Amino acid sequence: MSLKEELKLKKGFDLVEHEALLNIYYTTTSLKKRADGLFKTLGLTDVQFNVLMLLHYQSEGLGGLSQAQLSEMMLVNRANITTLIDRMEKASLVIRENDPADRRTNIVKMTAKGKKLFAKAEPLYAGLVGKVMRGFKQNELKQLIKALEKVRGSIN
Amino acid sequence: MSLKEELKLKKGFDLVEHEALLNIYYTTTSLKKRADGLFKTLGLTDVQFNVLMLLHYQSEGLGGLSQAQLSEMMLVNRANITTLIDRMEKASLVIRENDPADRRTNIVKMTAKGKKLFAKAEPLYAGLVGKVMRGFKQNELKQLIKALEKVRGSIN
DNA sequence: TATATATAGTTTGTATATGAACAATCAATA
DNA sequence: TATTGATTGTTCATATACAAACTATATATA
Repeated sequence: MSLKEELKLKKGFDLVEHEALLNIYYTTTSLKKRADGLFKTLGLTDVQFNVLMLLHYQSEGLGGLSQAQLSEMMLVNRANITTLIDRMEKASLVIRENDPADRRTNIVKMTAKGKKLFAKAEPLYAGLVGKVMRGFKQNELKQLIKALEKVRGSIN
Repeated sequence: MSLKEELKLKKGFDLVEHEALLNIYYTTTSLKKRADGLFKTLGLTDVQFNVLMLLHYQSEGLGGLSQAQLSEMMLVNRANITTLIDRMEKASLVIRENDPADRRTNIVKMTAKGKKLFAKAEPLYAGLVGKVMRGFKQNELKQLIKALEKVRGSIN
């Protein structure tokens, strides 16, 4: 029995609204756990995969991304990026290079090992995305996206 | 620029499907941060609020929930509940009591302080739920729930 | 009853995440 | 140019989360 199934709210707020919120939360939790499980055989976490994906698809000009850019793209605190990149650098998946244009900035780049690992991990992720989204028609997906964006737009 | 806006995938998987997944993830992240911010003035985290909510609405018979029940309801690891309840017990929000029927089990109950805090926190959460869901009609909400359940159902 | 198996909670090690305080550097402006 | 303010990354303290290994019980079954 999940929280959603268990929670019989008696007052305070609308049950269906609350259920919708819980569903968003639980879907994310489940997706993250599944992704984490898939990458585990590669010694990679889902968060680290996200970093590699961003470096792979978003590197421009300098061939990498600054920690500030990663922080912004991943919606996480700068301090978190420091320790995340520390671990990935220790595992030789990425390196920090100096930005010649700004001495405050680190440019994070994939190593050959990181690239190789990403090439193995990406099909696993693609498989998950395909499997999960298979049941949706294109317009249903767009509707889902729109609904979630609407939720996000009214949070603050 | 968010990951969603930035990521221009060139191959490997369908962009709209990927975007839908990212939206689920980012919506949860944003909701959690907002809830956390709301509860901060009360010295409460969103996870701790969830515990109090479950204890308030789900306590039956013994007047509390076992750590195993909390673990199952919150979809988190048992080990996580140990440290979570440690902190909440230290803050005098809950107490652990022995289950007379099973000596392995702890029954977690709210203290008077925990109940008082929950009474203050619940309206904040209700306000967030209402605000976020205001823009949806009842059938739209049900559609959103259904779509997310469908996603969850096809993860494994 | 004796043994095997399952369950409840804890501990340990590791990963992720935040906010606050800080040093170095950059940018704006007076 | 000198000062002020903003940005980048790090460190620290704290919270959340998992898996694996462990102890103490409970339950099933031989």
